[in-house]
Amino acid sequence: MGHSQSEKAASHDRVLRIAARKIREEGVSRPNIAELMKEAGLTHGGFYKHFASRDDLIVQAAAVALAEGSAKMEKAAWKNKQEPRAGLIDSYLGKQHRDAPGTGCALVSLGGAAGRADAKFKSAYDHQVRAYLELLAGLEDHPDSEEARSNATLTLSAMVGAILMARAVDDPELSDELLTTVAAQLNQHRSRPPAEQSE
Amino acid sequence: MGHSQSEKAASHDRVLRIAARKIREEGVSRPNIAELMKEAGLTHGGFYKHFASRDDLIVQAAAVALAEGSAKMEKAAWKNKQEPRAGLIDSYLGKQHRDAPGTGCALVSLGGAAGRADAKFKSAYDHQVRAYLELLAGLEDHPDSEEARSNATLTLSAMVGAILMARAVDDPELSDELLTTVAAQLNQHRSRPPAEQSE
DNA sequence: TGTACATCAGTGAACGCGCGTTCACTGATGTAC
DNA sequence: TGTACATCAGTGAACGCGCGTTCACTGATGTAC
Repeated sequence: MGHSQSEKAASHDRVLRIAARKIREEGVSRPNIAELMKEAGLTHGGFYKHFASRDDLIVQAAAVALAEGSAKMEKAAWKNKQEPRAGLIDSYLGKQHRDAPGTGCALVSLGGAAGRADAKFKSAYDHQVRAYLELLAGLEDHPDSEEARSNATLTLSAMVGAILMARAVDDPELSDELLTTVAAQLNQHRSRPPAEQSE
Repeated sequence: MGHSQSEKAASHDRVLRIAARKIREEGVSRPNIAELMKEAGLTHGGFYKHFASRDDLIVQAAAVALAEGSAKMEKAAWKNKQEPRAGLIDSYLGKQHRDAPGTGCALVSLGGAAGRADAKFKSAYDHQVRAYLELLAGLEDHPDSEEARSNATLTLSAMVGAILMARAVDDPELSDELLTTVAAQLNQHRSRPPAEQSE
């Protein structure tokens, strides 16, 4: 079996990415080592050449999953060049995102786990929340205002909550309603034309 | 050892309530049978006199946890008799709620699990979402309008997302900011004075 | 009201499986000379 | 450029523990007479 240094790095990376997807799909406790290694084309014994323990992998995978988020969404936003804020909202609250948690925003899929996790995990989550807030504030009409930050906070909270519930609900119609209603509301709720403070 | 019929019912109820709290605190996979039974003052062997399997208990406990939610929040809302909507929002987005997931809204703590669960679990989640939406719509200025439903959807999504992230984030200041900002935004964002349609 | 008996909630030991972790081994890599 | 050797990624069997589940047993409940 080949085991050059570059192959090792590739294996490591493969396992990490697979784990980052699976913990979003199945939660942090479900995926087991044998299964992850198998999916990476390896056997379970070699796992400890790459990670200190299962928990070590999970924490790293969570960090990877979280890091994917805002960068990916920023890209999606700019597909709508006139209205990147609307682009982001529609993309985030799209059915594709709802139906693909494994490659979606980890703020939703890992939120519960992060709430119960240790500081390292929470710190990664924290950074990602800030990244989203900055991204969203930057897309408001007056990016550096306090109102932009405040609107960004509402927008992010509503998007995260909507996807969480849209995935958890039994009735597909209610699920769709959550997504489209929140998207419509957020698209309306722009930074209001500055009332007292002028440009 | 006593084991009258009423005592059995009491034991059953105790185990169920303890489980309903623990799955919200620790997730659906963590709490084990021995621990739950011990906390109920029993030994693990008797578990199967009450539930068919661990999974059976978890599903029932999830239903109990979910059912608690909107009823509890409705009570909290009416502590502010003038402004029940504000009462509910402030109570939901309060630090007490954030810091007590075990007795808090299960839409947040069980959202991830419900997304991966079977129809029975999702159905219980579904009902609870509807209960919250109706409760919130009823507190809007024009309860039966489409706008009330739409606002309720945004409100619920934002509250759920805000608590989820407030629990997951590392920095207490960011956590507080999420709660207070979203509360302030939602309190502003009332059903707008009906623009075209008059009373 | 008392006695005999069936029921069954609760006990605690034991079972067995899943799975994280360890370990002796293999053979290609890549370095030393 | 070739040869000897150390390294180490990857293998797969084995270990051991946690935990869900089973089971024989106990003794209070509560019903039959």
